[in-house]
Amino acid sequence: MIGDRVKEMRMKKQLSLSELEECTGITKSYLSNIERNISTNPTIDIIQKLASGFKVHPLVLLNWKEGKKELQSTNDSLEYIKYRINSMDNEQLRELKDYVSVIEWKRRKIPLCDLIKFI
Amino acid sequence: MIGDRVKEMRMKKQLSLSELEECTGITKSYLSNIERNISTNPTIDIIQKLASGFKVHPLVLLNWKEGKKELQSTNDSLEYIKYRINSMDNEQLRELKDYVSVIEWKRRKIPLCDLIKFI
DNA sequence: AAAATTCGTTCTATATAATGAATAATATAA
DNA sequence: TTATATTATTCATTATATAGAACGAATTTT
Repeated sequence: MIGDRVKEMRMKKQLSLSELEECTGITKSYLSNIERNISTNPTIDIIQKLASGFKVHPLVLLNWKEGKKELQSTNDSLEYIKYRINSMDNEQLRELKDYVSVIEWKRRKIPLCDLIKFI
Repeated sequence: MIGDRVKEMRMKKQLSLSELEECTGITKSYLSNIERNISTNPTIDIIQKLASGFKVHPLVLLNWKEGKKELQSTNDSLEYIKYRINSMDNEQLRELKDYVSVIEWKRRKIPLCDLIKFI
């Protein structure tokens, strides 16, 4: 439950609801509802504000890492990559890192209309 | 904008709004509003349903980049790779997996016969 | 001691997320 | 052509996320 994680992180940072309101821009009344699991389905905008206030990656709040395994159970690419990179030296890692960038760049650079043609 | 990514992914999979409605459980009218950027702030529940329907990690839809700068400043390739692969879809992971195999094959850490099995 | 802050909660109000049905638009088939 | 699906949009409605107070209970200050 996301409310439990929000409360735990706020406690660790020793913040009051008012202080968290100030650094996230979320009203303390709503923060209170989230922490008590009265509101359990916040929007992505709220998640971003929380992550920004706590200075953490949004995934820390969402705890979606487990779901990923199930979602990608159809292929073993991710597990294979994770397993193999642990035995790579720095030179190999640097080469792979560059290729990661290339893969993501390709995804952004190709216009939608051109993409559809080749699929 | 999240609507653009939803539409792009739906087009790539050649799905109609009705088909996407069926595999996500989200009504097509709302899907239409999302794709046209009329609704731009869905809840995390909707994000999870979309990710489940598309069979990708939710981060692919959200395109959140927080923490990127710190990862680059440390210049740690391994952390950078681990971070980036979490936001890749299956198609990208398969491509990256192949490149991992190639990198390792260059060093002969993987026998060619084993490499072929993975590609 | 009271008075003033600060705490978290509980109300009410509003914006909008999300649904369901009807509609228009476009394709497919008879 | 006419009819029948299937497309995506629009409209009306419900549900709920979120805001903006006000509230009593603890603290802190004077």
